[in-house]
Amino acid sequence: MYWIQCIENGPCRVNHAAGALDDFIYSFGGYSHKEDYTRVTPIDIHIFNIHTLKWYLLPKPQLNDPQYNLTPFSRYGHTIVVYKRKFYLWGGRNDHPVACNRLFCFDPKSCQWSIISIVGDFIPTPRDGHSACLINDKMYVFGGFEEHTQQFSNDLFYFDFNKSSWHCRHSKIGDIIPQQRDFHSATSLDGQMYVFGGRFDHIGHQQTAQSIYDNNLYIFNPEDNLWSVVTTRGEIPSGRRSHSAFVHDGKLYIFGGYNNVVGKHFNDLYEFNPLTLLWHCIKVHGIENPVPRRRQCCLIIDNRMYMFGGTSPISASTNINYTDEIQNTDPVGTILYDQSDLYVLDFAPTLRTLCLLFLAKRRIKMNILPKRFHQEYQLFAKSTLIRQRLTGETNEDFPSDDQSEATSTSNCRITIEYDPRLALLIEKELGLNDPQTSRKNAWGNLSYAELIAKAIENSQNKRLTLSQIYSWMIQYVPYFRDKGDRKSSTGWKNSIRHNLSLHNRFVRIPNEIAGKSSWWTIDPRAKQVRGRRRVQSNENSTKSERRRLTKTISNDNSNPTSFDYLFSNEQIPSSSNDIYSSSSSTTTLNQNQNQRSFTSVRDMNKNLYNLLQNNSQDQSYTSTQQMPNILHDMLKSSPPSTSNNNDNNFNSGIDSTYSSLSKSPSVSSQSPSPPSHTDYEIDQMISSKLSKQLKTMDRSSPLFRRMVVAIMRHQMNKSKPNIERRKILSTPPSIPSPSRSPSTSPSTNLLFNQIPSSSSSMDLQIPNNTQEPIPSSTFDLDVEAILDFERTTFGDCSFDIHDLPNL
DNA sequence: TGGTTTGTTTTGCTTG
DNA sequence: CAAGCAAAACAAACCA
Repeated sequence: MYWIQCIENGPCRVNHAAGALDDFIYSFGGYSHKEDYTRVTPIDIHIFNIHTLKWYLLPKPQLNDPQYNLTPFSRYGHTIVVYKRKFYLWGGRNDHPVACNRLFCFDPKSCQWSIISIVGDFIPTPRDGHSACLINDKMYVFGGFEEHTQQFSNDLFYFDFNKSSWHCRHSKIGDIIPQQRDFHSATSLDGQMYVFGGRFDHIGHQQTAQSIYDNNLYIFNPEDNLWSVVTTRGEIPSGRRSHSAFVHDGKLYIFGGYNNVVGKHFNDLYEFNPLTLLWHCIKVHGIENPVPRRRQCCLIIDNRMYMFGGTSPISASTNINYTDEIQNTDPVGTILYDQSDLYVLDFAPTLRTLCLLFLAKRRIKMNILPKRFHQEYQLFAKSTLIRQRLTGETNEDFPSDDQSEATSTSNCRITIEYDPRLALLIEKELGLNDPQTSRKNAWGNLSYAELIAKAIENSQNKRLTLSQIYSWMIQYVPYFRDKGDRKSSTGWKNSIRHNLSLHNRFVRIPNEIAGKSSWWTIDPRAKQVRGRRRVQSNENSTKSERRRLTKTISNDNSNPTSFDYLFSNEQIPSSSNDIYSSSSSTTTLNQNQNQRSFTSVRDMNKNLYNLLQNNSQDQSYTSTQQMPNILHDMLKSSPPSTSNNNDNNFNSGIDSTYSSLSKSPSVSSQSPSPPSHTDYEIDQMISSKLSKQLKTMDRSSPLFRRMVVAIMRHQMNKSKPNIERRKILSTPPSIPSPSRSPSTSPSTNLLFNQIPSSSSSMDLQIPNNTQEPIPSSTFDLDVEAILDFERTTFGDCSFDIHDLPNL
């Protein structure tokens, strides 16, 4: 389990409530010490896009808006339950109108609030600090602090969504009802409600200064309407309140919280297995742990948990200058500061994620990666580095782009000036919410002309000046966001101007103010900017899909080797069963992705199968026997240890692997001759060895780390000359490619030489049996060039990973 | 006056 | 072959 990302400068929220839907996190309300809670204002909704890692603040309805009276007032200590793609908010309080017991519904599709009309007379009394969870069309509400009696509660209610009515659970004789409490957690797991923690008083329902915390785990089973206490074993977490609880893969987790008897905030993570009844304290790897805190929110989306907000004691992080933030003081006297960060916890990091994490932690420049990897890496590295910057580490490799963040919209900072709904829409149209599908352009699936049209159409007067169009691009298209400076903007700005001039749909109207630049408008009579000519990645036309996939493969600098699998977002199989089920387990991927994943998984399976059957394919590699042997030795080398010898062996293993290849007569860049090994074959060899090991390996073991480095290194070498390769591909082999592009540096061209290839085409078939032959081109690795490149890029002492904790 | 911005046009290249 | 990206040449207007 890894903390993989930390995104700063999100909404500063404490005691808020949130829900996850699709690829977004919706955060409702909460407080921050900087804000005034005595006035009645509509509740705020912050939306986080898990792909772009950006927060948005939805505009609040104005007083004259009919929505105004349907929107809950801003509050804290409330709960959110997601039911049938809508959010249901109940309870919570504010300083002035105090607690509330209306049930509100927020529809994310229309961004509209409504108030649920209740059938029947019974409605639970207003409260905050309660819990709510969804079990079978019913929202169960337990405990909390009752407003009108000023007492803790242990009432259990449920709201039946089908009947739209509230019901009270009546106690039975011999009930083991948990004591009255607030700020506990209640989590739905296997149709039952698991209640943990919270604060109660030694008197019971009354609130005195003597809080009591227990660490019992209570279960309520709606089937037989019974409470029970679980006898748990293992590393049982200490009692706490205002923690977060969530479920992943059939297990219950709790994170953080606070115990004021011992005066401690937590940042630990516990796992409870309902089958074994064991608690287990999880050691999380990756970036630095979040600081201890309480009243945060934790949400699960797929294999990741998103934790954000909350409040922390000032002592938790002494390095940071929080003078601005210190305003909030606990009754006990602890000085608190409110958090605006968001952490991502990956339950099952893919090799790709681990590679990214490794690179980011080392702050290695990765502009050698193909464009789409590079963008992903940039985003990843940025979020990983922020925490390092805060803790005082310097970062020379990643030049600070603070200036651009300050002047334009930063990656994480919320900008109120622009329309977040439009931003979401544009990002959706660009296809950014689905990072796995290939994009038409670096910025997404819209052309320049389409983007310009969108900019103009969405402007107030349907007209914009050139500089306004530039600004619009920077604001709404994430790709251009950090390309606003003079140097990096020349290209795309030139293209914007080119498009404006070229298409007669764009009409220039002189500005009424002399001296100002013209208005650009859209001529409605002119032909629409045509839709995309290239097949969109989501289209399911089989023929065009095949064509696209074929192209992607031949273009995307590789054959579908197992390394694609390793660098894809598939989970690393942890057992042979997993391998066969992993392709179907990724439910959120679209069909296209599944197909692609399947291709890779199938490759992996084939390798594993061969290895496990001892039906080694190494036979075909007899001409370079050194290589499998070296790899074998390398992988056999015992893990450990603090000595660097193993590392050296490891590195030299890889190096000599390449060196041994370099002895092949085929590597001369001057006169390419048929090579003894193709890139594809090398992949096959290495990956088959690695995959076998990876299958059984502890991800935290040093050897595993080394393998990550090996794969990463290989991947980098493999993927470097993406663009150049494309150019070579399109050029007839016999004709030397005349390129006027100055960016085609000869040194990168050296890395790959085209060879006539029919050798490895048998593995390139795509499932669902395509009829069209897939053009197969493989490339021979110029090993000397790679080694040289590696030396100049990383220096001689590259990849000493022992100084890296936790990876 | 010299640098910058805006606007037009042409060319090369890739892709469907 | 057309659409579209990237790059570039060039000119007029603008601006410090």
